[in-house]
Amino acid sequence: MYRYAGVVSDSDRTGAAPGRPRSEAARQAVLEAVDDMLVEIGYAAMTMKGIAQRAGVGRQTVYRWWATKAEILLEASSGDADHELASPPRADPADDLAGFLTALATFLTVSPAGLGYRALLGEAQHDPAVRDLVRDADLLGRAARTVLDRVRPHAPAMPEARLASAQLTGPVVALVLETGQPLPATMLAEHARILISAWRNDRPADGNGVS
Amino acid sequence: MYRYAGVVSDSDRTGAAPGRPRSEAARQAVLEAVDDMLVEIGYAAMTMKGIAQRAGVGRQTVYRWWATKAEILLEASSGDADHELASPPRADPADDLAGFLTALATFLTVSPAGLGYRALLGEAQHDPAVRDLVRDADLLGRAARTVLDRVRPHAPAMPEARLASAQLTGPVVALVLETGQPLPATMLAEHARILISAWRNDRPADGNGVS
DNA sequence: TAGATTCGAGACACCTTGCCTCGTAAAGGA
DNA sequence: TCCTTTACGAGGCAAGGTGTCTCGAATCTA
Repeated sequence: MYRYAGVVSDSDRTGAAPGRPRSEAARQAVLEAVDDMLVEIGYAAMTMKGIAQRAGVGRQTVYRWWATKAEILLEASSGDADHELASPPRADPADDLAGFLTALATFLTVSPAGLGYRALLGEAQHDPAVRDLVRDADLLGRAARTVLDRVRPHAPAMPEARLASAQLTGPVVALVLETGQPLPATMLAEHARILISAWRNDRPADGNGVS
Repeated sequence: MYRYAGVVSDSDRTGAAPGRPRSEAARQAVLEAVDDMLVEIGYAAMTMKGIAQRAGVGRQTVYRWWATKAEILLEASSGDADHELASPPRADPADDLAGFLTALATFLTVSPAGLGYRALLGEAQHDPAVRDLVRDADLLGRAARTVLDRVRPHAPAMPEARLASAQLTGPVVALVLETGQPLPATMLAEHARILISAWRNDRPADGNGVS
């Protein structure tokens, strides 16, 4: 069962495959077909059969390189994700976070790669293998960490990366998954402002608060 | 472990249905079968055919009352959700939030109803109809709002309910969806503490922060 | 009791899946 | 250059799910 891993770099391919692919054209055609079909007909209506037809490729060729729809989708999405989730640095930390959140919200609601990621995350709830795939790829986490590293100097109370990343992206991701709708820019900005306000001030929780 | 909670109220059914259900037994059998099968074989392996067999019911009977697997799942899960997500009030606001977050994490990773909700949220990424179903049910949002209302008096800077709810539950939901693993209690507690710290202090964002 | 409607059961056509086999075309090695 | 190797497109195949339809029987309502 030799096939490309998708997430793996090009150089990794040289190793195990008994026969190298004769043409990258077939692989590319499949990846492009998946990208297009995801937007046009949606994940549910997308079948291995349909993908092969749309790509002008034999069914067996698809099965040769990918075991499931999810694997194709991950390979088709992961490349674009890094690029689309990169937000330019801003001087003000809250603006920096807000910029990233805007890119994230656009990614999740507009971009084909983002639609692919959502479909993948959906499939991960049904199939443990896909869940591992998504967790290991960690598309959102890696992108978030880039921004968080920029902001950290201005936010002494920022928690460990895993929690900080979840606090930053979680609300946006969850809201989009639950509603499917884009989020208002003001809400994103306020979320960023509140997070920064919490991460700046390192006063530990005191026990009171009861009236 | 049977329940009758449907999102659809009893009275709703009177409208369109040409005849009321003769026995609730058939409906109950289906709901219980779905609950069991979700844990035993998972959502993906669950078929309408299998549900009917497991429930000892004709296939048409299933299709008569629910159009899709998702509808059955929502009805089977939503009843338990309210109960399982209810956390007892605590004197300290941070503890109150942490208690809710613990219940939420347990719900999402252990409870059959929580597994159902995750499967539903997954399906929502593939099927717009399910997305609307999940959004309208708003299981997590309603539960969160109960806690947030208790905490609000101690948190003058808490944002509007929608954002506050997302900030509270989003990180937990997203993390569970992406990894499938339970979250450490310390992380939940720290998340609660950080949120409270931000919501307590209503200092508006100042423009500085640049070194 | 009489009519209406749901019930379990199963047949049906249609579709997708994953594997298999063709004959063909294009790589790489000698 | 020739020849071996391997992927390639195409399509057949069994298995299984879907959603609709039809039956006779059970059961509720009037």
